Amino acid sequence: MQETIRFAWGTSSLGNFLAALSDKGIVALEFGSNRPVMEQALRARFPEADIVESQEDLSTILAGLTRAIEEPGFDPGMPLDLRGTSYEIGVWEMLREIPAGETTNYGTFAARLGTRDARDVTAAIANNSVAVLVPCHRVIKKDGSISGYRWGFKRKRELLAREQRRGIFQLVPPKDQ
DNA sequence: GAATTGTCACCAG
DNA sequence: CTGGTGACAATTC
Repeated sequence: MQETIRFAWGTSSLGNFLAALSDKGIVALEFGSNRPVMEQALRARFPEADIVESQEDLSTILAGLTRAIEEPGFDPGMPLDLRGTSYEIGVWEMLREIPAGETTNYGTFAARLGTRDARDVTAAIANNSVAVLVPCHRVIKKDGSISGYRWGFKRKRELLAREQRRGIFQLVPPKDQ
């Protein structure tokens, strides 16, 4: 059966983003500026689906998402439609339990999941296509340094800085690179 | 800091 | 089943 994916473009202080929703929930929230490329990627990801742009219909959703980006910790209360292997989904669900302003490292995360290796966690997280709402940016390396980020580690650093700015006073300033 | 190596579950083919 | 693969971690110049 043919499913429909609606998408729209949004802007935030972190850059432009693409939001995509199935009829079940959000399937993607990706940063990027090259719209044709991103749209194509979306179509490639859902080759069977009917991909339609509905900028107007999604305006409310866009507003909620934008706020979630600008105000870390704000939960727009939108359903997510996570697509991935069972392992990935498990990781993503756990990510969503990390409170704003806190960080974990891949190793601890792996331990909580069982005996799995830290690198499996990274693999799963890296496959997450819903930025911010699945706070993949709250996972950093064990030594405290910020590791890679799917949408550029500048964004990751900015997101972390904001979250920590709101609640936690002392904080190790991120190293400049 | 930067470069090097160990290591291992996951998943596509 | 097998092999390639890391958004790591620990160790070493």
